[in-house]
Amino acid sequence: MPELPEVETTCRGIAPHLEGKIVEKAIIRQAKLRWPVTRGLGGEISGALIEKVGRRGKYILIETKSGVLMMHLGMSGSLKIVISKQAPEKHDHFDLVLVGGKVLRFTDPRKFGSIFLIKKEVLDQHKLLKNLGPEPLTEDFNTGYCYQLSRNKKVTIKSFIMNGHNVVGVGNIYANEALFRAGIKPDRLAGKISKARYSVLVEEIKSVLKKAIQQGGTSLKDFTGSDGKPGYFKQQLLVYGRTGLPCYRCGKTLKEIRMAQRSTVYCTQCQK
DNA sequence: CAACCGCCCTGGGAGC
DNA sequence: TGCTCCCAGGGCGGTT
Repeated sequence: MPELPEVETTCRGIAPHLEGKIVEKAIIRQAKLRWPVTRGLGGEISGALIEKVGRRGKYILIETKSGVLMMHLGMSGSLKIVISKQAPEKHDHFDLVLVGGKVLRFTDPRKFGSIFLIKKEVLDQHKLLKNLGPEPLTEDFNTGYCYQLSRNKKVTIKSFIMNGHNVVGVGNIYANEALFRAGIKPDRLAGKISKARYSVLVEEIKSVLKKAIQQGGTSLKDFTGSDGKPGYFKQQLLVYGRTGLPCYRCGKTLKEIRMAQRSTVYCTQCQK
């Protein structure tokens, strides 16, 4: 499940293969993703020069003069660079074929991902982007911002940090991890958490995301071909997936609860 | 408007 | 061994 570190790793991995290259065509094999992939997208982007690969939250942005190809990996999506003669497999739903023989291939078994082509001038106004909160690794995401925004909010702190309108890129795994590291119980109300505690939480969110990106970076050199998986899974997780196991900090058995249909693991002793 | 819930989907693991 | 069931979850969009 791609979270921000995996999306960032993906961007860094594919960028050198894309930037400065010309798009030959796009191939849509499965248009039925999270939203229908626009038929004709292939024609619109043919011949375009790829100027930059970036991201906004978990949306990957491949910028060309003809428009911005915006991709979201959903739950199970991934991107890799292959050579054009390599036959697509079952869940390879989309190819961006480049002049010169390389292909950016989009794979997504669960089809929760999405692909759009958007005119550059209206990108910021796109409904999926315009209401997104700040990037967690920028200074815009800070203690004062969180504290002010959370006042009078009647949601749990876990929901608060997972809501992309408040801050982008914090998914279930890293929400669990950051709250553990900050010593905050996941079901505490966001509106009642002190400024001092937000200060700790903000730093832990930044810290855990940075570490994960660094680990993801270990496989960047081999991003083409089948070794395209970032090192994300090797990330040492302190609570996520460790229900029933002893807390690394105090030894107490970690507890799991459900919050908004998401598994939430925490230590009843270390998190208050 | 804020908060919540349903839904999109399929691989994989548990249970029988 | 093979079938069925259930779960994982990002995040939009509709409902309350």
